[in-house]
Amino acid sequence: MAQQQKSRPEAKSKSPARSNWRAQPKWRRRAEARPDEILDAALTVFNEHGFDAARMDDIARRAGISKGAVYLYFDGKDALLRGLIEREVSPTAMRLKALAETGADDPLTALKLIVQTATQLLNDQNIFAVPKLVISVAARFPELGEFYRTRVVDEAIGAFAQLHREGVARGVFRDVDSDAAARAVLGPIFLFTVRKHLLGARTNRGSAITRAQAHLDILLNGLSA
Amino acid sequence: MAQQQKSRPEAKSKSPARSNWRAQPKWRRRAEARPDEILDAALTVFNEHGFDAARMDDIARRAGISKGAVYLYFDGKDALLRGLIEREVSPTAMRLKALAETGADDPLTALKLIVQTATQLLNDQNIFAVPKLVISVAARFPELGEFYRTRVVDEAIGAFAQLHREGVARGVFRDVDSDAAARAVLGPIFLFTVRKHLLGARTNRGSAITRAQAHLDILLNGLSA
DNA sequence: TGTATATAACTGACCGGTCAGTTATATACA
DNA sequence: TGTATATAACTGACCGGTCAGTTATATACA
Repeated sequence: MAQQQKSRPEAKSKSPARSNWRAQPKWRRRAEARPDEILDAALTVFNEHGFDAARMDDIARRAGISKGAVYLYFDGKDALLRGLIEREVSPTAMRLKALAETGADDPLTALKLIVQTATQLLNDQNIFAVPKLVISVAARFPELGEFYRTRVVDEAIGAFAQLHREGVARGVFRDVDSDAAARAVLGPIFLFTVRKHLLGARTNRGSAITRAQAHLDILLNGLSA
Repeated sequence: MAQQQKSRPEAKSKSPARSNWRAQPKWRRRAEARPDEILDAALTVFNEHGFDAARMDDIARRAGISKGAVYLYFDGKDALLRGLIEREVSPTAMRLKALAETGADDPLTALKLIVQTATQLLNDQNIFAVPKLVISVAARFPELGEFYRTRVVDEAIGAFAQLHREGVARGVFRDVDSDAAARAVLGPIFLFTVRKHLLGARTNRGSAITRAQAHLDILLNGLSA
């Protein structure tokens, strides 16, 4: 409402020279780049206002095009949400795959490395942006929640469970339930992240590295004296 | 739209006897009971459709009154959300307080009991209903997320941290960072709950008791062989 | 006890604003 | 000149919130 913005294509010319009128085109055809730009814009606006309150107009404007143009690339608002989640899934899957491969040789070192990395990564607001969105809409779009779970969450849990089993085979881990072990690894990190990025907790004293260290200590050696 | 419902006060009389016309009143004055009923209805509809998509009309109808009547008790849609969260907070705080008191004498037993209970409680969809709602709206209503965090999440973490410190003093727990210990207790349970109730995972094999047992084993004794 | 009066509780129709999606038209580019 | 790409004006449905009027119940009084 306040920021009318009113499409002024020539903001740079101080003098109102109408000489070089239409020096550059009003718009360009950029069919290849558009979809990604639109998804970027959608993610930003979704995270800012939530899915429902986000306006297609705002998303379009942020992507530098008109609302109508968005509909040339996506069927509608829902499709934006779906596209966003789908775009996120494969890179994450790749990352998990890479982690799993790393762990084959030395499960203990791999676990340490992964906890360190995950703790640091999830501290980053941008990386948690899509998961955050998924969490907030999952109740209303069950199939999207399920999609994300099977492709990301369960993959991650599965990868850790696999890592645990490998560690058991090599005698470095105790033989407990592998899924429970995976939850013990990921749960505390997830809880911290939700508390911070969703519930607005300021990061208390201590860096991510310190947190990871404490987590690993408890995870490996337990709480019992 | 489909369920017009059209206020028919006499649904029971088979014969269209107009003799006992207006046997019972069209509505009753129930100023004391209303607010809670409205909040119950709101929780149901919010969880079904999400906050934005929930219609005041639907909430009112589910509470058995007209939309106008809702506004006699609440300022608006936002107030329903706030009322819901506020109503949830104090019972939860009470429960946490009770747990903390229980733990003073025997921290180890208390921990076991609490993990068992929490695992079973959070398995219940109804108990997780408000937290689920909070999570899904927290991004858009930061002050509500913060309210819930300080009153519930941080209280829970604090209670466990306290329990841990007590255990350290009595020599039953190792002296690690208490907040990390609290996250190690709650994180895995939280992760499981979110995965189940938000991301639609079917409860895999094994009961809550088994899960709690595995969690406790890892938590107390660690993963290292 | 019965009846008039006051008032709290509630209804239901209505309205203004919003916004997803559509369409007529213009522009860039091959 | 043809076609893909884009714009901007437009539509239509939806819904939160309002409010004039109605109904149930409490109270006053005979």
